[in-house]
Amino acid sequence: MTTRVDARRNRELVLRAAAQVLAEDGREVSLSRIARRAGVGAGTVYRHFPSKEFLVEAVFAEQIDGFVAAADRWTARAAPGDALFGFLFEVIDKSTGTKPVCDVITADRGWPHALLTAAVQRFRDALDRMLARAKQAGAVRADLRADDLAALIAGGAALRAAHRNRARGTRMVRLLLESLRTESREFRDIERHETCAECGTGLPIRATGRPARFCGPTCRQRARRRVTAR
Amino acid sequence: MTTRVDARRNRELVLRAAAQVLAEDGREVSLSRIARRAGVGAGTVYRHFPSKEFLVEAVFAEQIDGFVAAADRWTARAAPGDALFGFLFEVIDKSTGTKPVCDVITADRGWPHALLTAAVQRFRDALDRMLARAKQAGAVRADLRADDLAALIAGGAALRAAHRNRARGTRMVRLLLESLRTESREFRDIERHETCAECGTGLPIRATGRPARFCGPTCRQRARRRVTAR
Amino acid sequence: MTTRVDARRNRELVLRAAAQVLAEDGREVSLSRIARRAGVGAGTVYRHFPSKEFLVEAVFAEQIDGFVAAADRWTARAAPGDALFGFLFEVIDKSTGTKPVCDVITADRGWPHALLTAAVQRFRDALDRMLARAKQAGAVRADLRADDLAALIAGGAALRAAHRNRARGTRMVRLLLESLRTESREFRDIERHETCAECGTGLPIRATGRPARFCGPTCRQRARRRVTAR
Amino acid sequence: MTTRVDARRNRELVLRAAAQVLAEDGREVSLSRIARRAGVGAGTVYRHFPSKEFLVEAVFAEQIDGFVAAADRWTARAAPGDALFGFLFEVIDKSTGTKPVCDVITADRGWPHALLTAAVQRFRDALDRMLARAKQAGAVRADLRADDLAALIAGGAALRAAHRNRARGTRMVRLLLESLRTESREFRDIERHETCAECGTGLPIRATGRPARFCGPTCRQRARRRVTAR
DNA sequence: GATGAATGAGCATTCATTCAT
DNA sequence: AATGAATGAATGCTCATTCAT
Repeated sequence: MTTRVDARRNRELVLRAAAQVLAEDGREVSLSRIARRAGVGAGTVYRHFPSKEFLVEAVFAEQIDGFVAAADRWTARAAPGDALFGFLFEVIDKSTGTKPVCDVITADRGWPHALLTAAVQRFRDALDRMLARAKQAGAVRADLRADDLAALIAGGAALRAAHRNRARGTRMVRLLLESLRTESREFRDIERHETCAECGTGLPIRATGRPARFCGPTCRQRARRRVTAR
Repeated sequence: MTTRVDARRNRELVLRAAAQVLAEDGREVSLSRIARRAGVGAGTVYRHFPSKEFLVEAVFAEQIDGFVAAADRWTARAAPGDALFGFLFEVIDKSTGTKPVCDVITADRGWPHALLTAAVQRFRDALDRMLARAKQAGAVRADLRADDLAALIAGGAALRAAHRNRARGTRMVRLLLESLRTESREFRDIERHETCAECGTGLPIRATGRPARFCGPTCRQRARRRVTAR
Repeated sequence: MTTRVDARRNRELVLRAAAQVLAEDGREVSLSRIARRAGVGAGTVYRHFPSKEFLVEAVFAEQIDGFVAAADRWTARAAPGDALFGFLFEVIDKSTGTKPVCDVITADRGWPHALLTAAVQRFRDALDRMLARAKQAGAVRADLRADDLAALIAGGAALRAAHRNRARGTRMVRLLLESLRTESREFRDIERHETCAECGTGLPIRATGRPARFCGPTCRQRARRRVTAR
Repeated sequence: MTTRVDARRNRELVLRAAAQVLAEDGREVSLSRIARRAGVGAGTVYRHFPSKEFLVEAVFAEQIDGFVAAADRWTARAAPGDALFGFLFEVIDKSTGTKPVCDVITADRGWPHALLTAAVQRFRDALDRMLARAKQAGAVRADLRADDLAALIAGGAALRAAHRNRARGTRMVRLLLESLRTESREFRDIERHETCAECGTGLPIRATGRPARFCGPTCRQRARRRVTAR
C-alpha cells in the first residue's frame, strides 16, 4: 500500500506487539500497553488500524492464516492420516501464545469486520478437506466432524496452557489425539449417582434393575403425598 | 460471624449473583452489574467483600469446594476407576457456567488472598487421592499425574464451551476421557516436516533413517561455511 | 425521582454549570470543564445524564420550556399584538446566555433524543398560537409565518450577541421588531450590479431598459463567437 | 514571495478548501479534512500557514476583503443610500457559506495574529464611509452607527442561516433592512409584565399610572416588615 | 446495616503539530 | 517543496471504590 519503509515496519511492530500482549494478557489489554510494547505512540496504532477491534481481528486473522498455511503444508507432504494428526498436533502444541485465536476459530458469532470472518471460513474449509481425506484413508473415526476438531483444538490449547509442566502437557495432547483414531474406544458410560429425590441422601448403585429414585418407602410415600395433594 | 439474618442472606444473594454473572459474561463484569443482579446496592457488596477480587475468589472457592464434595461423593459410592471417570465427566460436562473456575484450578500463580489458594489445594489433594486409588485398582494409565488431570479438566471445559453443538461436545469429552484408561494407546509420533534449514524448501519424508536437514549438498555446504566463518 | 437532597442539588448544579459554559464557549465545550464549573467529578455528570448529548439537550429543553412559559405568561396578560411583541423582545433581549438555544429552535434536524425534539415542538406550537392571535387582531403583517419568527429570534439573538454596545444592541432589536408590524414598509428592491459576463468590468446602472450583459460590442461579439464555435 | 508556481497554486488550493470546509462544517473542522479537500498533505498546509489559527484567519481576512471590495464597488456605482442598502443586502443574502466571518466582523476580541485585526479594521472603515454618505444623503436614520450595521450583518446572516425556507429568509432580511430607513418607525415599547415582588402572582397591566409592585396591601405590608426588621 | 451518589483514574479515540522520507 | 507517518495531549466515557444519607 505504502512505499515508506518505516510505516510498513511500524505496522509490523504493532501487529507483533499486539500478538504478544494478547497472548500474555488476553483480549482485555489496553491499547496503550500494545503501543508501549511496540515502541510507538497511540496515534500510530490508529494510523494503521482504524480501531482496537480491527487490530485484534488483524492479529487473529494473521494467525489463522498461519494455521491454514500449516494445513496446506502437511497436506502436501504427508499421507492423509499423518497430515491430519501432524497438523492438529502442531497447532495445539505450538499454541502457547496463540490460545486466544484457538477460541476464535470455534466461535459462532459474526465478527464486526469481514476480515476475521473470512479467515475463519478459510480455516474451516481447510479442516474439512483434511478430515475428508483422512476419513477416506480410514485413518480417523468415521463419526468425527470438522467442528469436533475445531473444538478439540480449542480444548487442546486450553489444556496446553493450563498444564504446569510444559513437557507433560505435550504428552497429554498426544494422548488425546490418539482418541480420534479409527480404533479408539468408545467411552464406557458411568452410571450416574442420583440422590434421593425427596431427602437428598445418596443412593446405592446397583448394576442391574431400574435405578432407584428414593432412599426408601418413607420418602417415596412422602413425595407421592405431595403430588396428590395438589 | 454476624447474627443478623438479612445480612447473611444478602451475602448469599451476592455470591449467587456473582456466580451467575461471571458464568454469563466472564471475569470482566462490572461490579454494579453483580449488585444489580443481586438486587442490592454496590455498598452492600463492599460490606461483605472487601474488594471485587475477594468476591471473585469467594465465588471460585465455593465452586471448587463443590468439586471437592463431588469427588468425595463419587469416592464414597463407586469403585475407584468409576469414581475417577465419573467425577471427571461430571465436572467437565457440567462446566458450562463454571468454565472460569476450571482455569483457576490449574493456575500456578498465587492468588492475592489465601481463600482461593487453600481451596485449590484442597481440590488438588482430593484429585491426588482419587487418582492414587484408581491407579492401584489398575483402572487408569500408570503414568498419569494429578496435574495432568487438572489440565484435562481445564481443556475439557474449554472444548465443551467451544463446541457449537452441545451434544457432540459431550461426546468428544467422553472420547477424550477414554484415552486415560490403562489400555489406551500411546500416540504414534508423527514425523515432523522440517524444511531445508538453509533455503527453506520442503524436505521429502522417508520412513527410515536420520531425517535430512538440508535439501542437498549445496545447502549443507553453504550452511557449514557460515558456521566456520564465525 | 430520587429523594436524596444532595443528588437533586448536584443535578441542578450540573445543569446550571452546563448552561453557563455553553453560553460562554458554545457547543464544543469539554465535559470536564462543565464538571469543574459545577464543582463535581466527571462521573457525577454521567450519573445524571447518560451522555454529553443528553446533558446538552436537557439544558436546551429547559431553556426552551422557559420560553414557552414566557409565551403563556404574555398571552395571559396582554393584548394579542402586545403579547407577541413583548414576548419576542423579551426572548431576544434576554438572549445573552441563551444564544445557542436560539439556533436550536430553528434547526430542522432531528435530535438524537426525544427530549429536545418535543420541547422544540411545544415552542413552535406556542409561537403558532401567538402569531394567529396577533394576526387576527391585525397587529402584525399578514404574510408572517411561525418559522419567520423563529428565524427572527435566532437572528435577533445573534445581533444582540454581536453588538459591542449592549444598550444599542437592544435598540437595534427594537427597530427590527418594528418591521413586523402591519404598517411596516416593503423593501424597495435595489438594482443589482452585474459585471460584464465576458471581461468582468463593472457595468453602469440605468434606471430603465433591459440591463446590459456586456460592457460593449467587443465583448458581446467575443462571447457569441465562443458559443457558436461549439 | 516565492517564485515557484506550484507553491503559490497550493496556497490558493488550501485557502479555497479551507473556506469551503469552514462554510460546510463550522470552525471545528479538523485540519486533515481541509488538507484532504485541497488534495495536499497536512505538511503542505503547515508550510504555507504556521498554524491552523493562521489559516483560519487568512480565510476570514480574504472574505472580509471581499466585503470591502463589494462596498467599494457599490459606492462607485450607486447613489449613497442605494449603495448602503445594496451592499448590506448582498453581504447578508450571500452569507450562506460565510456566516462564520459575519460573526468575526463584530467581535471585540483581539485576534492572535495581526492579519485579521487589520482586515476587520478596513471593513469597519468602509462601513463608516458608506454610512456617512448615506446619512448625508438622508437615506438612513440619523441615529445609526457603524457597529449597529456590523451587528445587523451578523444577525441577518444568522437569520438567513436559520430560516428553514431560503426564499422566505431572503424576504425577512429585506423587511429588516427596511427598518433602517429614515422614515422607519420607532419601536413602541411594550409595558413589561412584572409579578408581585412578594408572592409572585402576575400583576394586572394598566395603561396609565405607576406600575404596581405588589398584588395588594397585604403583600406590600409584608415586604415592608421584612425591610424594617433588619 | 443498606443504599446509591460521588469520585477520579483509566481507556479508546481524535487531532494539531512535527519531522523523516 | 511535498508528503504523510508519528506523536501525545485532550476528550468522552466507564468503573472500582468510598462515603454521605
